[in-house]
Amino acid sequence: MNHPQSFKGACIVRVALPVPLRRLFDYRCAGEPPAPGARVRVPFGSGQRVGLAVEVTNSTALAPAQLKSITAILDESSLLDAELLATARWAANYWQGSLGDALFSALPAALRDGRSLPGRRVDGWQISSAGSTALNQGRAPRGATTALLTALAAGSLQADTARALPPAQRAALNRLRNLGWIEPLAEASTIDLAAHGGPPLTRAQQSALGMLLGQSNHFAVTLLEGVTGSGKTEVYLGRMREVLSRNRQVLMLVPEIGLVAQAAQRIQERLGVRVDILHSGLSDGLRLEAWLRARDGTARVLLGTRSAIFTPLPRGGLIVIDEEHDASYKQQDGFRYHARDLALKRAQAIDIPVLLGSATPSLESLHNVDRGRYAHVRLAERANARPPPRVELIDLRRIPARQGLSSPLIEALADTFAHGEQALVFRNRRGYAPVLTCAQCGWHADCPHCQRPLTWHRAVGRLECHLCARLEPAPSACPSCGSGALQPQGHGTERLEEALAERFPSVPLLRVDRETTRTRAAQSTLDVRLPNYGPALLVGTQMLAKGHDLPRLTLVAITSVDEGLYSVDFRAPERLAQLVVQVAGRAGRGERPGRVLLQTRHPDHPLLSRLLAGGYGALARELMEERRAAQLPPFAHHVLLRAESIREPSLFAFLDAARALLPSDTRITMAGPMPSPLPKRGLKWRGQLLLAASERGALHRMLSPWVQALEALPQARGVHWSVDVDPLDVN
DNA sequence: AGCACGCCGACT
DNA sequence: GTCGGCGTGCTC
Repeated sequence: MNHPQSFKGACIVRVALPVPLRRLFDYRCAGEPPAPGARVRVPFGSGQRVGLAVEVTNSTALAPAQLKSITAILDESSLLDAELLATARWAANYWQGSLGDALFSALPAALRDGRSLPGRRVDGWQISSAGSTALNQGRAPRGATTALLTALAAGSLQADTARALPPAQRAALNRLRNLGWIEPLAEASTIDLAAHGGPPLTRAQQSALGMLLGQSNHFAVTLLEGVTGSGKTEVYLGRMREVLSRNRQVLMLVPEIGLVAQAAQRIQERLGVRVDILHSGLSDGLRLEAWLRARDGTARVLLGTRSAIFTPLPRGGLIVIDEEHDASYKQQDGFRYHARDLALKRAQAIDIPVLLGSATPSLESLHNVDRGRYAHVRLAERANARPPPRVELIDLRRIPARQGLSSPLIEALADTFAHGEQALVFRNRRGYAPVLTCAQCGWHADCPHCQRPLTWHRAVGRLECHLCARLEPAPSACPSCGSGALQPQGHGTERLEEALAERFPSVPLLRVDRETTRTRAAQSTLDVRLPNYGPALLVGTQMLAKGHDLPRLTLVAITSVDEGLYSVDFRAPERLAQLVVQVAGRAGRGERPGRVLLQTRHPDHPLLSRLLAGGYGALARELMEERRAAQLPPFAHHVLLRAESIREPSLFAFLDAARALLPSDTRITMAGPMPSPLPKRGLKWRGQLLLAASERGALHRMLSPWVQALEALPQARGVHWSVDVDPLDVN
């Protein structure tokens, strides 16, 4: 029993801490060492922190005097299973984050501060498949254990019965639990997988579902490309029903919190199964509950946003990523992981299928289809057999707009309301006006730090910088010449709301943007009241583009698409096309056909003409060829080093030093150091260095050593920097 | 990321 | 005379 290497006092525990430092911290451990994956409390800096034990060894590079001892071991066994531990390690390495950040992303907030793991109240016990196998093969030990296992094979054991068992049998139950031969009782009583209403599947849906059900249950990726309104959700539900019937768990991600409730309700109603929800808007207690239910296999369907990709799936059967193209799956600060890409890795590790759904798939996913890595299943028609919404351009060069609204647009709105229908006016700019100028002297309100125009928020009487969030009172007269001739230029949602309310005083109007949705009221009005309401007008930003199902909405107007047409970002055309198609897809989801109006000063722009002529699919093909020709993602892989500093020279000294540290490798090309597209934000100057390679391996092999070296760079003091692997934007 | 230490402005 | 501003340096 006594292994010579396990004598007391010799062990060193390597601990991952939730700090953005890409290294582990070694601690001495006097007694029994913690299990890898267990939490430990350790002295760190001036205080105590909770970390995760990663490894127990007997050597360290540190001098004995530098070592401190673990204060306490907080868990008897690992909080995370082997799959999640390995996945977190992979993720930290791939996205160049700290292992501590990655591992702590996989823990619910309630467990990050050292509170004890609550014992899960289990309804009862049932035999597991491993237990059945053991029993059939006669591998179970003689005596009470086998007797109990045999009894469990015949029928499950309720928790209150288990508690009343004599001690010998309770010990047998514990042995069986530790062997994994029994598992918590699935909530079979609450599951009713028979179809619950719902529309009959269209032929396209049937055939898509048939293809999915025909796949093996092993790792495979399928891109489900369905035009908006084609009923992708029905296909998800059909696929999920089959997985649930095999007593496996489903994890489904949606891009944002606002879409969770609708999805949960639909799954619950249609599959008759409880849906456990995980997102950052929930209380720590509720998230912990869902996480625990996922971890012990009780939860059947897990639904959440980006962070839910770290949910344990001991009985995982399927991962669904809805709206897979959506940029919110990429974390934009701190640990910059991509939930869709991590989903693929997890599914591979668990060996289960992944379903990626979108009306406007990312070029990355389409490229994987082209390379034969993903299966491609299409839903080309709307489920209600209605024609797709008619898209028309309004040429603002010929047809003048008043208050940002052309007369054909106003007429279309009036016509919509006259039919008792609803309309959506989309504008991707909040506030009253994006620019405020003086008609006398030409002065314009700029952010003194960012050197960009301030947005006028008229109702609150303030100027706001949308880059650095700086606020200042709006002047009533020109600060330069004193004249009262200040004029707003351009139109934000606030100004459109004003103009539309004036033009249509009797139509209920709801503005939806970050300002108005600070209260939850607007969101719930949108999802709960509006669907069954009469004529109504929605005015808003991006927030309106996603998901909402408003059957009485028949007109969508985008007041200008022009900003997206001439952006320096190579992904801007893809994003603009996705946005237009998604917003347009809000129209005509009910009985009446939809209509979409786009105002533009560039009606002949090739992006618009291609999109109108061939739809998203055809445009995506052309964008793909442009990316191939220019050797841009998905035909190349990017890593972006971003840096900012109050002192501009320090910034470029750092970036130059970072560039000099790169090994010379002809397969890697570099752009920069250069100023960021927005070179100043607040008090800080921003710059970047872009690395590109056509072969991912070449780039990733040098990445870890390079980032390690950056951490030690003397030029890094006074500079904030971050590494973004597969960046989604170059700002 | 925290958090302490460390030197320069407006308060009892 | 102090309270406190955030610059920079470190965390096993």
